[in-house]
Amino acid sequence: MKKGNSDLAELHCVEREKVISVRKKLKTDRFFHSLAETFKAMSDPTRAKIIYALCQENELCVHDMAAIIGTSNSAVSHQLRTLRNMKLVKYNKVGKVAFYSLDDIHINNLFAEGLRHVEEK
Amino acid sequence: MKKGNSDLAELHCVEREKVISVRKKLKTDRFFHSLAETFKAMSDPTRAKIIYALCQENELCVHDMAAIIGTSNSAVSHQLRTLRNMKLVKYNKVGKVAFYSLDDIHINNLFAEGLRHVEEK
DNA sequence: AGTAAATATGAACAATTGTTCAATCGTCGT
DNA sequence: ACGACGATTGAACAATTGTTCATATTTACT
Repeated sequence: MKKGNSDLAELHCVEREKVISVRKKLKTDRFFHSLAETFKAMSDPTRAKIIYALCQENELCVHDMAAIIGTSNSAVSHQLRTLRNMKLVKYNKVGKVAFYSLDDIHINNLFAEGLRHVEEK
Repeated sequence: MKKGNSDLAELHCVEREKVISVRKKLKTDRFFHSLAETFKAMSDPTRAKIIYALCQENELCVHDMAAIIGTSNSAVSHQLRTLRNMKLVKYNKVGKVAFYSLDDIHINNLFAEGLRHVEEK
């Protein structure tokens, strides 16, 4: 008995073919977890502002981001750590200043798509 | 004194021009809140699975979604309510069965962009 | 060495979240 | 009218979250 359709025999549903068809195309739990994490990275106003700012100027330091979005240094730093862990931003430190930028172009695309969605509502 | 640059005189930052430039392009708090909400809608594994399923078959009932993603009816229904409130899905009821579908094409695009991002990692 | 600035971090807190469980509602078939 | 089924809902719970505050850490300047 193969995993994934182990309970196919006793499958109880309304539209059988649909269920079986979608089930076949279903990704792993790990995949959906990653996917959700990616969206979650952008799901906080402060982080959204940070990403937006980095879309305008592709390098900004912590202090300036705080000045731009109007929150404390600490709050921004904490959120940047989150974004760093989720691989959405990278940084390089020059002296005592840490310059952050978006990690890759996919982030821009994804974020831009979100922007478009909200703008066209 | 206009709002938004009220404290421009005493603006303390590292790269002044950048800060002023990004500040000008900054959207409202309301906007960033909406933007974050949109991403948040997709930031849970169960909701991501629901949306994914609705991308494959554009109409599915609650019971079948539960069967597909392997959770309780109740959990799915709760999440569908969230998605409904956020205007990501719509539904029409036929008899006792509620068929859900994605609210508009933007959702597909946004979600697809997220998928691409995770797949190409 | 000593101070200030830029960032990072840990603890603590309230607030929000997602699931489960139980109860309920509405519609269909008998 | 009844029971079965699909769906919804509210309460409750643990878990996670984002900020603040205080405290490091690191580098630069004198």
